[in-house]
Amino acid sequence: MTPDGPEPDTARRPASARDRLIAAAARLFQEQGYAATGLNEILAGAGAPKGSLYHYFPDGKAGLAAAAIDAAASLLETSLSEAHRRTGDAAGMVEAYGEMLAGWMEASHFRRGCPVATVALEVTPGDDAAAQAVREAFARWRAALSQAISADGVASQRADALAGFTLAAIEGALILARADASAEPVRAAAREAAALIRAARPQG
Amino acid sequence: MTPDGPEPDTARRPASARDRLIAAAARLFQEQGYAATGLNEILAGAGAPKGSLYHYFPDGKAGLAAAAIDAAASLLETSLSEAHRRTGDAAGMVEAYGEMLAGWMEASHFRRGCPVATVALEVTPGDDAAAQAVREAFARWRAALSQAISADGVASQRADALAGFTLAAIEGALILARADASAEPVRAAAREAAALIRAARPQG
DNA sequence: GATTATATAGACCAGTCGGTCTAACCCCGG
DNA sequence: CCGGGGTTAGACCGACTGGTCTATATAATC
Repeated sequence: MTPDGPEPDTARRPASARDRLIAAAARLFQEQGYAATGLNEILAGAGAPKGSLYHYFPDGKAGLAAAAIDAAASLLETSLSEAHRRTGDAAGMVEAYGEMLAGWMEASHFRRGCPVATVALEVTPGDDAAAQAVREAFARWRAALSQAISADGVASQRADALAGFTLAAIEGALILARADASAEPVRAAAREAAALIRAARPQG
Repeated sequence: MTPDGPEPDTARRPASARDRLIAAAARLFQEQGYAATGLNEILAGAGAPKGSLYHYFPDGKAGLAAAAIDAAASLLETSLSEAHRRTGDAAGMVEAYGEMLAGWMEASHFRRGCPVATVALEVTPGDDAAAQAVREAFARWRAALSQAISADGVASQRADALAGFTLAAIEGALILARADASAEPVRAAAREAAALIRAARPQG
């Protein structure tokens, strides 16, 4: 199998064709969605030929999408746990996370949203690898939020409900932000969700 | 127009080709998104030829999408105000609205989400008619929520913030519901948002 | 009935789609 | 020097894309 060695050390040149394909696919899906992104466009973005795509992803576009979603989920999970470590509690984590997402959106001039959401809306639920990856991504995200909230002393059932609600609010806010070309909905959603989480803590 | 219209698809009502095109487009966008839906598919669903499409919508797919979004926005706006009239306050309206959306999702076996969100994520923000329609749809929706909340005595600034947050939560919940093939996120989001609105009212 | 807008009908177009396939490359142990 | 994986390279395919065009049918007006 391919060496996982090189790590994410340098982005400029030596990433494997596989990694470049995943990165290009994720970026393009964020910008224009799944169906609107052609294979040739991904290939051009990655600087790879078609042969490589079907070598690494025998299932074609759906398989590549699944890998891209998985990578995005991992990245966001990491960001979430970093934010948690930095701020110490779940509410602060959500605020920091929202601020980070808002910054990302601004930096891309509101062209890039959530790569998971686009695929989620364009794939028939349940059938292929991409749909499965979407489900897993949301589940991982929700679990990370839920854990952090219950670590603050909130009962696990309530923590999970708050996690789902927070996730929904942020995902929805990313859509509104893209449509309005404004990061305000994301910041507002994170702020409101954080307040709700704070209010749910035992000692208030 | 046509009195008895023995048309294949919609025999019951003599909807014009224009209306049938809008309805078919909205339905297909809900199910598979904007880019994945071909013109021929829409035409077949509407039982109309290409000539009619470009007669009613000279701007082609984007123009049709704008009309479909507009129609969806009107429908949802109407549903919202009906729910408001039925329940009497903003929180009840949001709950009833969530229940309605949850029912719609279940009835479609979670294949149909929000037709506005799909287009919102697949269109480059700001350029064409469809993007404009998306912005307007969200704005109308938010305004309706905001008005209802402030009618309960909430300060207008806070009411607008709550409206935006509620909108984001519901939109996001629709995505999660589609991915997980469960209406629970929608019901939960409506419940949480309603509680938040109740808590914001002056006399509690 | 004649004339004019409105609307239907679908053949046709150049371009692109996702996907398959063969040829060759690169770099390894021998 | 040789094979021979793993990988790159891109020509090629049939299906389909959104869009244009001309011809015709229907409705309304004179």
